[in-house]
Amino acid sequence: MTEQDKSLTTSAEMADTFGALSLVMLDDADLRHAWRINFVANFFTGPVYRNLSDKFGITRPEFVILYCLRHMPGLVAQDICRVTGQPKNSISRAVSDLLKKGYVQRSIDPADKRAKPLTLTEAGWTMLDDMSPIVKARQDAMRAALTINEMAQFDELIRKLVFAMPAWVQPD
Amino acid sequence: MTEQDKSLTTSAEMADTFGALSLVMLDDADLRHAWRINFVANFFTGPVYRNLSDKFGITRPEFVILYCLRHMPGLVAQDICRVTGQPKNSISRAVSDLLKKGYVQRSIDPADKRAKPLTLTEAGWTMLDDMSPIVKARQDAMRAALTINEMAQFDELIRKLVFAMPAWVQPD
DNA sequence: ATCATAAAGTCCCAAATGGAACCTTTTGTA
DNA sequence: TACAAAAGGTTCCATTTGGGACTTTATGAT
Repeated sequence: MTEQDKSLTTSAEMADTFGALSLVMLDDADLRHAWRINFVANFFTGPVYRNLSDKFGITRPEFVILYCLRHMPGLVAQDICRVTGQPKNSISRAVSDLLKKGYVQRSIDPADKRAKPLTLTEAGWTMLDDMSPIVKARQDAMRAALTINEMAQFDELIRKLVFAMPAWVQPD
Repeated sequence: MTEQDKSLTTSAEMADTFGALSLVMLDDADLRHAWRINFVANFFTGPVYRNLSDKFGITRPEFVILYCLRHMPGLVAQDICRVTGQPKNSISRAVSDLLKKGYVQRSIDPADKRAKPLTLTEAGWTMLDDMSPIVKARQDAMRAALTINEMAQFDELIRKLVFAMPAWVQPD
């Protein structure tokens, strides 16, 4: 524990948890940035969704839909496809599962009869309120490695990456 | 373009590409950190793997295996499971596909006859050399949003998140 | 006004995925 | 030296996933 934050583990602990390979990969000369981001994202989302599935019987796409609807009631399926990058048949299926389970409601937009705006039901809101703390706890556990200042820095930098996405996501 | 880097897009462009919803989600009070990391990771890996699949007929787990073997020849399947978090049957299947396609070779560890060390074949190295620039180009496109200094900062911060993983990944 | 084109959603079906049981070899313990 | 437990891999099979065709409604150009 020299200048490192006390929540940081040693290389030995990394090797112990993820194998010696992890240390080599994470220091890869060419692709370490991409690898690190994906490494963190993988081991964050995997356990979270497994957890939500066990406790609430909700799949990953289902959770994402509920979470989207919390932010913007009245969304249509296509809006969710765009923000998640998921194909529309997956979203369609997850929506109808959520309808069956009674967590969302669907209507028809009178102005465009193709579109079917979605909203959370009472049960949907309630379950989401139960799920959010679980996800947040895990996010906070992840962020515990950073100080308040570092967190703010990280936040700003990843925001920049995000806002540059229209420039780098499109082209195949 | 006030104080922002010129490679950053506007909110309008974000909304145009990912929908108005994206702006709301990315500013979520509770879960924005987790959401942003996953948002970036999703839209990075999705297109990359689709690309590799189109151009080389290689799936995501197959690429990951090749990439691991480049860093540490002689790995066994289990090593790859640990560093990727993938179940062992998925890796097993991908390995045997790679064997069929002639991109990896397999032997048997004389010291432990259960273990089957893997190495890249000549064809495996060659293909990996062709694939790497594609992934790197996309990584660099992503990083173009950051200055050299910001990149170094980001690198350091995400390294901290990674090295704290043994503390936050395990439970559940 | 008509008709080609596109967009929102759904459905079908083939391919990918992952849990669990299984085989073989190793390890640790009595 | 047995022998239960564990570890590396594979196989089986049920579930999930996503491309592509299809239906319905909207848009835009003649």
